[in-house]
Amino acid sequence: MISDISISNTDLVDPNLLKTFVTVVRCGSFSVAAQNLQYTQSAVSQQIASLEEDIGATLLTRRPVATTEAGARLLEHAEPILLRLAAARADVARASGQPPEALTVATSALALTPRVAGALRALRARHPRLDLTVQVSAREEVVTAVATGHCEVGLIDGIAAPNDPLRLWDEGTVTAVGVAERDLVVTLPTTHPMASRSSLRLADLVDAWWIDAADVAAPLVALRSLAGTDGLRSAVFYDGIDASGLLALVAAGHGLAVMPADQRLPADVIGVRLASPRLVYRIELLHGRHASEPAAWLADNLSAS
Amino acid sequence: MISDISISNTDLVDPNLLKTFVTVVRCGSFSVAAQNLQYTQSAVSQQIASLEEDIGATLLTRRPVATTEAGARLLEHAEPILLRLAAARADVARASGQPPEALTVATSALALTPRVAGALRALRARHPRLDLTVQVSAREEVVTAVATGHCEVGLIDGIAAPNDPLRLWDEGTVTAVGVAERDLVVTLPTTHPMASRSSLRLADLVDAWWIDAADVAAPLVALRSLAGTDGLRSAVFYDGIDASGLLALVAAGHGLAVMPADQRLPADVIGVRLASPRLVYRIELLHGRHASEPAAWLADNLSAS
DNA sequence: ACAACTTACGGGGGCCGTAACAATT
DNA sequence: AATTGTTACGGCCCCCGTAAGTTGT
Repeated sequence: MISDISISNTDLVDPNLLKTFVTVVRCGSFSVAAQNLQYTQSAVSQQIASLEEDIGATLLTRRPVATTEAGARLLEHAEPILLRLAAARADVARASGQPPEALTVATSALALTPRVAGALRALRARHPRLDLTVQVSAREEVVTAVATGHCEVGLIDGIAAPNDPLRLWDEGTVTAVGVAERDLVVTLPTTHPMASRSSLRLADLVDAWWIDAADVAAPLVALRSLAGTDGLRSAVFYDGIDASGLLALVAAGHGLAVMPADQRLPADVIGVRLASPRLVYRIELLHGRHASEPAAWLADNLSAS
Repeated sequence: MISDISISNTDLVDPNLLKTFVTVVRCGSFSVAAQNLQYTQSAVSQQIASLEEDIGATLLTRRPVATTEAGARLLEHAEPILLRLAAARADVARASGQPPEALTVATSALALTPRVAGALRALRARHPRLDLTVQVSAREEVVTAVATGHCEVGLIDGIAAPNDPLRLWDEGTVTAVGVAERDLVVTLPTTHPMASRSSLRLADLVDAWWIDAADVAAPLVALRSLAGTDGLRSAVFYDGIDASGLLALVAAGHGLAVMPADQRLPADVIGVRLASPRLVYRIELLHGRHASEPAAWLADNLSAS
C-alpha cells in the first residue's frame, strides 16, 4: 500500500486526436483525412482545434495544410506512440489467448531467399498443425506490421555497412537479428561500357541513370546516404515486387540497379561487384519482445551467428 | 493528396485506462489507487472492467490484487506509453512557447560534482537573465523528469563497467552523454580489518554487512547485478541525500558502502580502491531530443570526450 | 463560384458519482 | 462485522453529425 503515486502532473494527450492529426498531416488535407478516418470534415476540424487548444499551440497551417514547428515536434512523438499503443494490445492478446497456433511472417520481396524458404518449410514440418502465412510487402509495411503486432515475425532486407545493423524506422518495441549478409553487385546491360569491369566504385556511376526500385533492389535513398553523394539520378521508378521486371528494364538500358550478388540474372544483364563504398546486403529478422515458440525457433534457426 | 492511409486496423487503447491500471498495480489496491487518482473506487473498478473488456482478457486478480500474465505484458507497454505521452506534450510546449528562458536541471545527489557546479556557474554567467533552477532528487525521479519533459536536463550518477553507458530505465526519448568516469572505493571504518589493504575485491566482502544508500552511494542492487553475486547483505537503509550522514554510519560500523574515489571522507573512514570487478563510477547528462540553446551548451561543455 | 476549413447547435453515448450489493477475511 | 470490489442507475459532459458561415483561389 503505497500512498504517493503520481505518474505525471501534466495530463495525457488523447491518442484519437493524435491519430487524426497524423492522418491529416499525411494526407495534407482535412477532408481527405476525414474520408480515411470515416469522419466528417467538421469532426476532423474540431478534433484538430481541440488538440491545438489542449496543447496550447498552433500545430498546422491551413491552406495549404502543413505542420508548424510545434506540429513537427508533436508528429515525431505521435507516430511511435500510436504504434506502441497498437503493439500493447497485440502483445497482451498473444499472452492471453491460448496459443492460436497461427504465425504470420511479413517479408520484403528480396528477403525471401532459398535459405529462408527452407527454414519456413522446416517450420511447417516441425509444426504440422501450425497455420503459417507468409505475407510479402514493402519494407516499411513489414516494420509497422511487426511493431504493431499484426505479424509476429518480419523479414527485411536492405543495405548497410558491413556488420552494421540496418537502421529501422522504429524504436524500442522491435528487436532484430541478422540473418544473412552478402556482397552487392551493380546490374548493367551487357552492352554497357562498364560491363567488362571486374569491380566498380559507386563514385564512377554517380552520373549514370538509375532505376529506383525501392522494394526489389537497394533503394536509392539508402545508397545515396551511405555513399555520401547526392547524385544517382533516377527517372524510372519501379514499384513492382518481382526482380525479373526490374531486370528487364535494366537490360533495356533504362538504368542501373544495385542488387545482392546471388540474384539470378538473365543473359543480357551482368552483375559487377560493387567494391566501394564497402557496403553489404543484409537480411534481418524482426520480432516483438515475447516470441511464441515457433517464432523463437525461426529466429534461432535463421540467425547468422 | 494520398488516398490509402491507415495507421492501424486494431483500434487504440485509452491511456486514461492505462494510467489507472498502472496506478492500481503500483498501489496493489483499487481503493488506494482511487484516492491517488481522485476518483471513487467505483470509477476505478469500472475503468479496469472496461479495459479488460476492451482488451479481451483478465488483467488483474482481485483480492489480492496482482497482475495476470496478460496484465504483466500490458504493464510493460503502459508505463513507457504514458511517459512518452507526457514527453510529447512537453516537447511541443518547448517548441511553441517562445524560449521561456528558464532551465531546470534535475540531478541525483552525487552527480553534482565541483565540475558540474562550475559549469552551472558558467552558464549563469553566459545567460544572466536565465532562470536556472537545480533540483536534487532520487535517480528514478531524475529520469522520469527528463523523460516527461518536466526538466530539460538531468544529471545522474551510477556504476557501470568501464566505457559502458548506464542502463537507464527509459527507452527512446532520452539521450545520454557521459560527463565523468571515476574509480570506486569501498568506504570502511579505520578500525576495519581490511582498512589497511591497498585494494579490495568485492568477492572478499560479499559476506560483510552493507548499507543500502540508494541515492548517495552505489545502490546495492546495481552492485549485485554487476558483480554477479546475490550476497552483499544489508540491514541498514539510508534514505538521506547527503553523504556525511552515510559516512557517519560507516564510521560507526553499521556497514560498508561503495562511493566514488574523490568523495571527501572524515578521519575515521577510509576508502580502499575497488579492484575487482572492474567497475567505474559514471555521471551522465540526460536531455530530450531537442535541446534549447542553454541546455545544448551545458551538454557540450560537460561532455567527457 | 467553388473548394475547403470553421462555427453553431442538437442529440446520443460514455463516464463518473451515489448507493445498494456481494464476497472475502 | 468490516473492508474491498462489483453492479445499478441517473445526470452531466463530450463528441460527432448536420447545416450554415467564412475564407482563400
